[in-house]
Amino acid sequence: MKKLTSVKSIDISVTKPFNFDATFHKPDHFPSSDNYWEPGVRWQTWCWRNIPLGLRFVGSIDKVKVEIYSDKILDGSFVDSLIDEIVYKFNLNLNLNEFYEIAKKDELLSLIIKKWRGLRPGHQGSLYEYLIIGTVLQNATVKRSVQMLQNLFENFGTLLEFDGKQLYCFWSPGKLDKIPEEKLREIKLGYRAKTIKRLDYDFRNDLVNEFELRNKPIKTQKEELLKLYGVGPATVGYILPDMFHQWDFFDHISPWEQKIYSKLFFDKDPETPVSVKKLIKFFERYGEYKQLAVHYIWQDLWWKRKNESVTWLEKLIYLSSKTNPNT
DNA sequence: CATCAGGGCCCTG
DNA sequence: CAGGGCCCTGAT
Repeated sequence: MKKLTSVKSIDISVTKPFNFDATFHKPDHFPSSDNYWEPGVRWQTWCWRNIPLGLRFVGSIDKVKVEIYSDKILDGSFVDSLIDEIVYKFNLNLNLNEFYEIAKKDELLSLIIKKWRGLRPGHQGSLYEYLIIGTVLQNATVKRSVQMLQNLFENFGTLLEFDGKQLYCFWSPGKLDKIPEEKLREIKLGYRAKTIKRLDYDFRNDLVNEFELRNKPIKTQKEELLKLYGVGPATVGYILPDMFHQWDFFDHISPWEQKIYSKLFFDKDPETPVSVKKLIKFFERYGEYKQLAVHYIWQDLWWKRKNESVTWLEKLIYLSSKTNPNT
């Protein structure tokens, strides 16, 4: 375990309106031991330029204070680049007004926006990290995904202690180079072991560059991602908005999401869901901001589940029967 | 006990 | 372009 004792505090201003909690906590994400959230605060490990850091974000109405914990003093340009990255990753410069203007005309969306004004999409991970997460999501239930990521952290991550929290930090690409595929199978990654080894190799050898891809057209981004072994349309469907902030696109709905949208928009039971094609067409009404619309609607549902519980949803998420004996 | 379906993707025919 | 196989886990 590594104790991080050096601290630097920075204020980041954020475009208004801003909702800290809805931006820095996504209730649809499975719990993972690299972060911890409570209202107003998020603790997050962050591997930046191969240096493991502990971050503590504290929110207010128009800014985020970030405390950067490290094991040695960080130089100014390093900190500046990190702050830029935080702003990018959490969309802290996003102008939401145009989207809100369009959404006004939509009954459902305008109600949701009233509730979640200032919510931004966003994900803290690097593309490499996101792909690892995407891989452990494949063909697995939530519980199994959680287990796989935890096993990876315990074997290859760095446990950090900062601000009284102990959280795992991701490793850098190349870490798995000397690890035999068999070892990854032992920690229950199954056939995904091969995928993860190959992703690690590709990123280590700079065959993918997250920062260059950021500025490429969506078509290129899609093509480059699909070239990677183990990456298909479902993973790309999450990466384009979460990593590259592409809002004008929505072309994939996985089976469990299909069931949820069918219930939400057409009040159809999971046994007889609305076709994916029809659902995608439904979201066309939100134009160039359809991905923001999807995000708002989706997050609203998951916050509801967190705060009030949504009975029909539980069955679809596969949590109720085993882990919660009351339902 | 055995069988089966997952929050996909690759590979083959 | 359809469909089998892949890892593991828990439901049936």
